[in-house]
Formats: sequence, structure tokens, C-alpha cells
Amino acid sequence: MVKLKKSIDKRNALMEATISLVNNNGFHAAPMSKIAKMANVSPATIYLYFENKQDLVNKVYLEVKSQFTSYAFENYDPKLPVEAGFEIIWRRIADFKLKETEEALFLAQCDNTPMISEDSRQKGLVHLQPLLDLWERGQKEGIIKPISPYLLYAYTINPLSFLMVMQNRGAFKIDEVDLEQAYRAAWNSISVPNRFK
Amino acid sequence: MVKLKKSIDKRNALMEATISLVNNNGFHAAPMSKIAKMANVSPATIYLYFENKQDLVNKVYLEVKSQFTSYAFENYDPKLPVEAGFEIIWRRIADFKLKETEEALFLAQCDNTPMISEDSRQKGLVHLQPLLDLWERGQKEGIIKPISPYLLYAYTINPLSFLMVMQNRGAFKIDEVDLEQAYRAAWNSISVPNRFK
DNA sequence: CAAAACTGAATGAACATTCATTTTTCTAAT
DNA sequence: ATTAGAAAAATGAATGTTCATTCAGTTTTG
Repeated sequence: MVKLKKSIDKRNALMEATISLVNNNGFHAAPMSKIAKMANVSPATIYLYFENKQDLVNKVYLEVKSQFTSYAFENYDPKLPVEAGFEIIWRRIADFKLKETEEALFLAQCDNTPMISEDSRQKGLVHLQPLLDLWERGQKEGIIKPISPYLLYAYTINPLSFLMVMQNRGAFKIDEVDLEQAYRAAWNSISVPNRFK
Repeated sequence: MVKLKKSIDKRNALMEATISLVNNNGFHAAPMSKIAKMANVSPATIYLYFENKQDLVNKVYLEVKSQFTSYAFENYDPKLPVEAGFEIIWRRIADFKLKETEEALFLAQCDNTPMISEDSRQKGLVHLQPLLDLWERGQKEGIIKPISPYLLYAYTINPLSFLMVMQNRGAFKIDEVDLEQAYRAAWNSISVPNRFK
């Protein structure tokens, strides 16, 4: 696509409309016509900014994923000790999932749809590297269990997605106490037990 | 719908076709016409067994969910001590998710689609009660942390879904060692730490 | 031969995408 | 500064496809 100086506002409105509609009732409930209407734009205009629906959704995905990782590492310093660094990142991720619900919910919707290409998923993961590096350092120092990063992710980050979705579905409400307990659970699951602490 | 003595074989074939097609590429890729073709049946025949697509999918969901819970509690005895009982259930669930991949994947697909009604979700949860009871008993005995069952689920069962999906996506392969580590992570996250054990 | 089960083709709605025009913005010559 | 007119943006309606569901008729079963 040739670089054009089209209105960035319209592009943003389209992306936000996409997020909002997908959140509301899944990809199923986000036809191009509705997206256009919500963004106050003609359906045909979408195709000036995006190649097609796949392209639109994947672009939104990458944009939101990037917001997510920026947020997660905002006040992380790789020179911090392992446990402190982990807690900072974990709490930022929790914040994002519980406060930026629109964005977090959209990402959760994307996790399971074939609308997102393998390529986009791969790209979306790249910016998570600082967390993987931290874990590796923790393992070298004998603080974090020597297990696959997939396991580390499954037991520390993924539960937050589940809790966020449940909270959004109205099943229950996460308060400060729950969050504290969730952090303890996450850390206990991946840290090397130390009975002499 | 009036009770008819229609062939149970056709009904089963339709359910299996649904699972297979949904797994292959999401609900998006499972049109009634394809489901019918895969079950060697006319599209019109589906409507002799199910009211409509929603009904079909929800019935399959409840059926598979029920298979899942039967499997999970197959050799569980509520009189077992808490930790032993938990380990038995956890390992059965892990087995189901990692060996009965067709069924487990289908359930994961269902977790995020608006095609499944709130009512069906509710019904699907009912048979999980023995696990909730076990957790409650563990909490009374001071063995399991006094935290919300949603947290307990998020940190012990949900990670298995994540790992299953990742394995199915080819991202990595769970071996015996991973499984052992996963169990330790799950138990460590919810059990009351005991430094004198 | 009647009731039940089943069928392929037809119907109509929803949707992504394109197209022929119109509207807006930009440029540069007066 | 103004404005002609070219380029860029935007549009609503049209197109063609896919799909769930229905219907009129056929086949199977008891």
C-alpha cells in the first residue's frame, strides 16, 4: 500500500470501533458495515486504510499487543533483583488486564480466533522478551524453577487472563485481597521453595 | 421436539463432525452444509435432530463437558485425604486435556464463543462440584489457602488448558517431566506453605 | 400402505468487497 | 489572497458469495 497522508483520526476510529464490537459479541458480531457505522465512515472507506477484514483485525491486534507490552514494562528496570523485577512486571500486567479492560478483553478474544495469523501471533510475542530474560536470569541464580517458559507463563501470566474474563463475565469481582493472593500464588508456583527463608 | 426413534448413529456422526470441523478452523469454518457432508447426511436432516445451529453446538458442548467431568472424577474417592484427592483429579484432568485432544480442544474453542449460551455454561459447571467440595474441605483443614475458588481454578486447572492449546499449536511438546513440574507448580500455588514438612 | 425418516434444491438474509461518482484538499499561477 | 483544476479521500449503492433454514417430495420402516 502506498504511503498516503490520510486522516489518522479515521484510522483510529476504525480500530476502536473494531475493538468495541468484537468485545461486545465476538468476531461474529463485527461486520464491516457495523464497524464503518460506528466509526462514522462509509464501508468503502475502510478499504482505503486496510486491505481487507483480516488485515484490519491483525493490525488492531498488533497495535493493542504493543500497547500491552509497553504498559507491562513501563517501570521495569532489568538491573533490579529477580523477585522485585518479576513483581513489578506481574503487577503491571495485572493492572493492564483489570483496568484496561477493553484492550485486555480484545486480546483474549484474539487468542482463540483463526482470524489472527500465525505470523501476527509471532510478532506479538517479540516484545515479551524482557520477561523471558528475567526468568532465565532467575533460573541461573537458582531463584526460579528450571522449567519451560511456557510453564512459567501458564502459571503466572495466563491465570490473570482467566480471572479478567471471569470478572468481565460478571462471575466474580477481583479486589485488592484477591490480587495479593494471586500474586502469592503466581510466585509460589514458579519460585524455588526456600524453607530457611 | 417430539421424541422420535431416529438413528442415534446419525446424531453421533453429526456431533463428531461438528467437533472435528470446529477444531479445524473455529466456528467460522463449520457451516451446516459441511457438517452434514462430513456426517454423510443431508443438511435438512440436521434439523430432525437439532432445532438449529445454536442448539446443535450447545448440545455438543454439554455432551463433551459431561464426558470431561466423568473422566476427571473417574477414580476419585471423596474419602481420600485432600492432597491425594487433588492430585488424582488434577492428573485425570491433565490426561484428558493432553490425550483426548479433540474433545479438550473443542471445549477450549467453546470457552470464548458467544455461540454457547450463559445457560449452557452454567449447566456445564455443575458437575465440577466434587472439586469445589474438595477444595473447601482442604481450606477447613488448613491445607489449602483460603482464597476464592476462581483463584484456585485459575492457578491449577486453567494452566492446563493453556498448555494444551500451545501444544496443539505446535509451539512446544509437554513430556512427563513437564507434567510433573506442572503438578508441583499447581500444588505450590494453592497449598499453605509448610516450612517444617 | 401409513407413518417416520430423509432428501436435494430453493429461499432469503447477511456479509465482504468493489465500483462509479462526488466531495475535499492541495498546489501554484494569477 | 484567490481560484482553477488536479489529485486524494470518501461515499452509497451494487455485486456476488456464503450460509442457515425450509419445503415439497421421495424413500424406508413397521
